Amino acid sequence: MTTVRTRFAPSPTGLLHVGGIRTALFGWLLARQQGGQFVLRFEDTDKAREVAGAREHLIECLRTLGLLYDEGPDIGGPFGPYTQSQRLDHYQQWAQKLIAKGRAYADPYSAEQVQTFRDQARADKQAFLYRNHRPQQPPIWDGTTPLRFKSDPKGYAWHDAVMGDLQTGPEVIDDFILIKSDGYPTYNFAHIIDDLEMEITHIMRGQEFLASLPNYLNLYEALEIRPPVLATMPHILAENGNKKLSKRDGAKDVLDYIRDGYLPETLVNFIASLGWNDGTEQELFTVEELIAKFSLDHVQRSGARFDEKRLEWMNGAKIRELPLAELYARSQSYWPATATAADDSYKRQVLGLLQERLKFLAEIPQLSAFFFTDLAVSPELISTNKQLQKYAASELAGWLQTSRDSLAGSDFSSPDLTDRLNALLETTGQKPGVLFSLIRIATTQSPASPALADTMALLGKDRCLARIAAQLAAFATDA
RNA sequence: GGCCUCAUCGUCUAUCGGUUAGGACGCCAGGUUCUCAUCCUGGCAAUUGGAGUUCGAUUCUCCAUGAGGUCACCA
Repeated sequence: MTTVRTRFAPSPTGLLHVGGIRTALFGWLLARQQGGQFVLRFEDTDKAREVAGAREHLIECLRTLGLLYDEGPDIGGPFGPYTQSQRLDHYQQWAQKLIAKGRAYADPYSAEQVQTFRDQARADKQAFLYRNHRPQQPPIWDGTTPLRFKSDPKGYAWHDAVMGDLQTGPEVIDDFILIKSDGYPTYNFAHIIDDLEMEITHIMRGQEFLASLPNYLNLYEALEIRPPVLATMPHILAENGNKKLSKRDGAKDVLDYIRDGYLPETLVNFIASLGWNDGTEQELFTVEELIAKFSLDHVQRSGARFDEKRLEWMNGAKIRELPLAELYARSQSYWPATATAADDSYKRQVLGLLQERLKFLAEIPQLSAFFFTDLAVSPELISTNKQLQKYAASELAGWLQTSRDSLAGSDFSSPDLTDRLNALLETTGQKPGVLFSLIRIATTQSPASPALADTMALLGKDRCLARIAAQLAAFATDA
């Protein structure tokens, strides 16, 4: 019994978005579940498309989500190097083996000539097959032209761990390029060599590779190696349209979500449940549960749409599950500038009141503003309030004055405030909707807040009375 | 155009021949002596279409339709 070894093999050509990370997540889950290894490998064979900083970004995404790899470019491992551009000698060796076997040959055509063939095929409404133009007597390969695989066209029937049993005819098999004229291997060649040498047991990848799979099977045969378990993942579709989720369509990358205050465990849970379920009605999973329950045969075969609303809901649910101390520790970088002077104990209590209404941590500044600074009196809060807009300023001022007089005698503990607020309903003869809205607006200058007594208790007596005074002054000028 | 894949509420999904087709998000309504939110209750909402197999099809087969992928010296 061999140990399970999975890999995530991105090319450093851009930022990693949620669609791309799912392949990594599933590979990681499987490796962890089976007690195997998860490998990171950079497929940097296209130097033209390489984006500076992409490697660091990919590593940061994996680390942030907790998808720690056991072997990789920056940490090494027994099968290194883990960067394809540093493995050119490996590909060269295997290429020579294929040449020796008569299964690889130099491409004698110029790019323009090949393009002509391609255009012709298109004009004939046919799929382009290079092998239809396979040269009779190709020149010796000197490394300055592409090296092509000499395919052996035949039909295949194979099993995909996600898609099930698949089959194709010989018409999809072609002489693809193994090594480009710049000396770098193509993905098609390099990944097969690397997965073999790194002893990868399960290959997970997006369905865009499904069409080339028969070609890989053909190459596996030529190399006389047994293919790993193949698992094809459906695409994650963008919110609008049916296109594959991509950066161009405004898809946020993983770190964007982290910056907005989505918890890593939310992202992991959400991405896992986009296209996978355990067969039950469970929606929320801890990472440990995912590791225990994940299985390739429960991966959905159809594409899933990314639903931000659902992600928000899930993040809110995860935030509420967190112990306050843990949530507070994670909230550090989200507090508004006005909170820097506040002490930890106070901020922690504020967070306690906010916890049940946060959807993501970046909402903290907006929801907590009035806890840290005195907001200016806003007449619109009253004029747009359904309960209050029908009363004259003098009436409101009267009730607020009565309230102030009572509150001035309070110790501002939450229970005492509750008692006094309830008593004030009697004294003023107003409904809670009216009186409490009035006091809330006076003390917070915000349209919404946590429960009134709790909010006032935390704000403290001095601050609340001062704010009520400011509101009364505004009423006076108004009248 | 060739080849391949897919198809259940608006969205994510359960069902592996027999269910009043279930759950979740969102939405709507109500409740939790105030707002926003949480929580609770209820409501709206789906098996793409047509044949066939079967006592019985969401489920199996075929066709159609729709969607996606692929046909690069990109991965």
